[in-house]
Amino acid sequence: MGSDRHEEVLDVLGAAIANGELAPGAVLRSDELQERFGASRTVAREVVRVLETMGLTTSRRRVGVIVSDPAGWNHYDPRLIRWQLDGSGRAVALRTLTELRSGVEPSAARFAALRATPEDRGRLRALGHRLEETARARDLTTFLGHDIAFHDLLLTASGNPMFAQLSTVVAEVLAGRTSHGLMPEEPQPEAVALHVEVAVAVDAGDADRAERAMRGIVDQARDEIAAAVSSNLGGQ
Amino acid sequence: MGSDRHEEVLDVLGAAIANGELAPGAVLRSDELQERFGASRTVAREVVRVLETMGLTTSRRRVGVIVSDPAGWNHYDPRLIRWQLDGSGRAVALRTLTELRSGVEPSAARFAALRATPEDRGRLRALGHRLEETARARDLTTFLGHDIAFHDLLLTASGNPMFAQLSTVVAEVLAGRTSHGLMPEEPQPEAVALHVEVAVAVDAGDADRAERAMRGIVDQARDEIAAAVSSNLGGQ
DNA sequence: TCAAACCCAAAAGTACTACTTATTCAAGAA
DNA sequence: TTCTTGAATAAGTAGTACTTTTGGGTTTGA
Repeated sequence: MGSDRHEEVLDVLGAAIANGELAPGAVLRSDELQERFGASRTVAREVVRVLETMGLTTSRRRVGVIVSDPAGWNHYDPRLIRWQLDGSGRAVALRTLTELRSGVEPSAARFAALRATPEDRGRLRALGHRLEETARARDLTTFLGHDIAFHDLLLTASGNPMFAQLSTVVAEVLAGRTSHGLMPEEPQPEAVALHVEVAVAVDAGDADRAERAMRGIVDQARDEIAAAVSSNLGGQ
Repeated sequence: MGSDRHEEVLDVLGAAIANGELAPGAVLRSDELQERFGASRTVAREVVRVLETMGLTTSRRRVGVIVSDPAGWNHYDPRLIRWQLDGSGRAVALRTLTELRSGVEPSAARFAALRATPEDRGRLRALGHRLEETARARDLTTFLGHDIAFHDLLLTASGNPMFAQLSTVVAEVLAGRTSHGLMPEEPQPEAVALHVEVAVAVDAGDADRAERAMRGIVDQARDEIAAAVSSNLGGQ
């Protein structure tokens, strides 16, 4: 997509809104934006259009571009998620996403057990095995890689596009919690065992067991992050 | 937002893509769009920009606007959801959304139990009561209204914006399954009782119980729609 | 003959100007 | 005071001109 003024301006402005630097109710004028970013009217207009479709702003004639209340934002937009994750609200965003994970992934495991292709079932078991190995070897970085691949595959294999779309989010959360150290990460034996359990259950087509095992994983993660957030208020 | 050429063109084009009338890989040219919709360059360009941010298309110089693979779409965009719900893929979309519900709502109930304001707890119990009454009176339409309000309130009270955003989706599913008759809807006594159970548990701050009760509700809904879809393939 | 460099045309991207429409705010009349 | 009217304003729409990228065909050289 090359050197894109559009993307550039969108990133700056979107991030400013996503992180509350431009509070809800704040009013911008498109010509003011042109000047501020040295962009043409075309670019400014299209950026505003995009922000509008993301629910971040509304435009009203004779008034200007108004920053919307967070309640109206499209919180699943990958861009918005990234802005929040890269900004001051990182800790809160991670908690929000982790909570979503805790709801979605057990269901995804269930449907994966019911609908995964034979290849996916095999791959999942293989990844489970890899996780065991790398955990034993205390190789944290490759463990993380396999962990991400595991959850990604599972969400995709669920056959539900709305689950599948969350794979990038889950990857972000998994990577974020280790890199950011928000959650002291040392592959815990029980967690690894549960991953294997999920893989085996999915392979066997045992939906209930897959769901239950996955719930074990995400509940643990959920409780850990809750503890981390409450002890380390606000994060950052 | 008034009479909006933009919105108009976006709706037609977006719906066409969402329902597969324009298959992935199909190439459009922006000047061709201008002509086809009798819109100005400005409008055509901004529509394409929006479709691009929704992940429905990508634009490449010297090639044109390419319809993306569904895997890259932002499936949580309210617009896309509506297009799918209003189009030929309605049955599939309802199933997809119901599955999402089945994952999210139990978690939402849990967090509502932990974080709801006193007012919300009270309101939830009141709605539970109303559900009992209208179910007894076999007043299906007001029952549906209260049902929607119940789930909406619960998702909002969870304090997680990503859960809260799904309230419109849930409303759509609840309304859709009765209106569309995809799921023979007669308020079932167990379901009503479970709603009350959720309300009581949330009120009492009993997260586990709230989650469990809500799981009972959505699992039932999930199984029913699965049965309906498998017996009535494709829906339509 | 084949491949790598090169050039051209096509289509999106960017910029700018002119005009239209809706809406707020205020002045003035009932 | 309240309603009507009108002017000012800012977004919406339209259209033209120019820039940049890039896919594909063509030439050139080994």
